[in-house]
Amino acid sequence: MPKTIKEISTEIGVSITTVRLIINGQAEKYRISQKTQKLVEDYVATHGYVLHHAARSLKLERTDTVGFVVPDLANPFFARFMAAMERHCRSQGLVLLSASTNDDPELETRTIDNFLSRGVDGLIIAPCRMPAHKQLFAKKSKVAVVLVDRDYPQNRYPTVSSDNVGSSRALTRQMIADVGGPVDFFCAYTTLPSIRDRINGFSEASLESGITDWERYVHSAMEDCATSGRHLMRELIETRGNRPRAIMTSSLLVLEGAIQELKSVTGNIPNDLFIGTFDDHAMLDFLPNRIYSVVQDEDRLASLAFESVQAQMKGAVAEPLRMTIPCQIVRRN
Amino acid sequence: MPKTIKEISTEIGVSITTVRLIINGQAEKYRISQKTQKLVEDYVATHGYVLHHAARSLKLERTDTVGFVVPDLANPFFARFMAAMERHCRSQGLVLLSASTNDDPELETRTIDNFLSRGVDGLIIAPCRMPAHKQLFAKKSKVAVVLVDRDYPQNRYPTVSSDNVGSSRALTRQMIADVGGPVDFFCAYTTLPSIRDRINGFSEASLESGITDWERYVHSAMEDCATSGRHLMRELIETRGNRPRAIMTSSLLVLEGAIQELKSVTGNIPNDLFIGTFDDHAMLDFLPNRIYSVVQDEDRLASLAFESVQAQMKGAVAEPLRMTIPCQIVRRN
DNA sequence: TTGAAAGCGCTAACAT
DNA sequence: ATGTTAGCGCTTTCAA
Repeated sequence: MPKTIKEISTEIGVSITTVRLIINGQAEKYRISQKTQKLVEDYVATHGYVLHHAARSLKLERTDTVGFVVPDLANPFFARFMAAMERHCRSQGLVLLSASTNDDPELETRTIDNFLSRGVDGLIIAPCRMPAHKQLFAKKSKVAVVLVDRDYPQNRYPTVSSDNVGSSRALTRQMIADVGGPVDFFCAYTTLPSIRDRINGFSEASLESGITDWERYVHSAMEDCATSGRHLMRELIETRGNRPRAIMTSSLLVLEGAIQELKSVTGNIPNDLFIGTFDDHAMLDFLPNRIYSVVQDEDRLASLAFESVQAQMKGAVAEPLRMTIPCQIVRRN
Repeated sequence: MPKTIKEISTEIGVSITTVRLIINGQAEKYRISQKTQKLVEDYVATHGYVLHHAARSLKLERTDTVGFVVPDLANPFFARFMAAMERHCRSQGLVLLSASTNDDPELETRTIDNFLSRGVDGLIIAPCRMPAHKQLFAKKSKVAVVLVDRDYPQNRYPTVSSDNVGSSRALTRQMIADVGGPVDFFCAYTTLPSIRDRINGFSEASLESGITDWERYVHSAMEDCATSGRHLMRELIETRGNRPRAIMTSSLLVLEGAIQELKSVTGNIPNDLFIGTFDDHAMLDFLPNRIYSVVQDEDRLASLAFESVQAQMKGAVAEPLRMTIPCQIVRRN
């Protein structure tokens, strides 16, 4: 059972202020006598003391917490992002509250409200739709807000995301060069800003190579899952009558599905299939194919996002700044 | 700027209690007149109201938060576990605070202290060593504690973990049956209870088949990473002079490393290599090999862990109960 | 039906 | 160098 400052002060016959000053390490600053210092320190050493954060928060109107709101915490990208954020928070004495929204705008709103009610000082959000500013401005005077991963056009918050257009352009170029012709792009969840950007990059690189009918090579599905990948591959094979020479996928999940379908149709994974995919995983090594993968830099994304919230928490005004982080393209085989 | 109950009460000329009762939905119960109800409701509808959690916590000595402390939040197993925990918490109006300990006992202690100081009602911990009971008992009268994934012998907390012995035994049996002989087991981080259990299962199944020198087939490393897998594979090949016919790995990371090494030594991944591994991933489909993988049931692990903290939060005494969740073994090719 | 008051543990401003 | 006090927003108890 932790003692309170007041209890300590009465039990050793010293004022509350004195105890507090010593516990908070401001003894020198206020020239507390060595005697009193020792008294308090010894008491704490034997009986212990734990700061009561709720009480402090009530007084300070500050909780030293940051909320992290993303569609799915189990998604490897967000999980890595979150782990990096947590490191930053920890180094500054902040703790991270996290929640999944399951890509449900309703739930997202409730989650943000809940975090606001808990007085988070900062909020990192990967929003599942164009963010509602009213919600944030209305409720609390000053919460630091940063948007990540999903850069909805015209949103008014600082936003940190990967360079989806650029990396998609580079990836597409590479593949077209290797294949010597157009590449099929399987992409899911086309309403997402990141996916739209990737399609833009794809079209730019395709046009560069004189592929004016690039739209014919974009195959899109509504959900980012392996099933989407399977469906897209099946449809493509049925329409064309043969398997593609080169595919590019907007996520590893889609790639998994596409490969599974190919394996079940043709009996094996043709090792002359050229592959390109967003996101990377060590197990891509398991394929003998030529394969390019786009590596997002979660550490850097998290660093920038954290810097921005921290600056806002220290009083800086939040500019609707776009921060775009380059991606690395890894080649295998 | 959110109004407080007090502000609302003075602004519409009603007492604090009345406002609170209405806001908390207890109007009927205390027969607040329709008139007053409407008054307050209208006010809230236009001006809004957000509960101040810190204030409530201070009074109630309860924060409606649960701490989640694991070695690495980015680890897919813990990430899935966490996502499941968060769902449970959300459904009960609790929020999850999460932190990585990086397998550092020092940091683990600090993290737990921090969470305790923030008054978490519950604590889910995947401890990186035999848990220190003093810490928890001393600091706060009643925190609900549940240990997960790592079942240190003689710990006194309720513990939820996968059936590592059983699944390892089953996996080893299967492989021995398929291969018709002993299997090499690459395992990292042998000080971990889960790994020790897996080795136990391995030895049991080996002995069943008359492999009395099973220890010769256990190759262990200190760290759970791809590098460990590479080293173990290299050593094995150098010692034996040829590659193993069948390997079993204690994690996907180790498997990745082992395969990478094989690929770089022999030039390709021999497709007659029998593989068994703990943990599962869709990309295992990319290998043409016969491969067994052990699927841990994060949802069920999280459910049981959550039930236990919740019961404790409601006053139940924490029995040092062991809960062991069976794993599924998936076969490919 | 509604109101008043005390107090949770902390901090900051103001005394000494 | 140390003490006193008010108050953060909420809940609970008691009163009217």
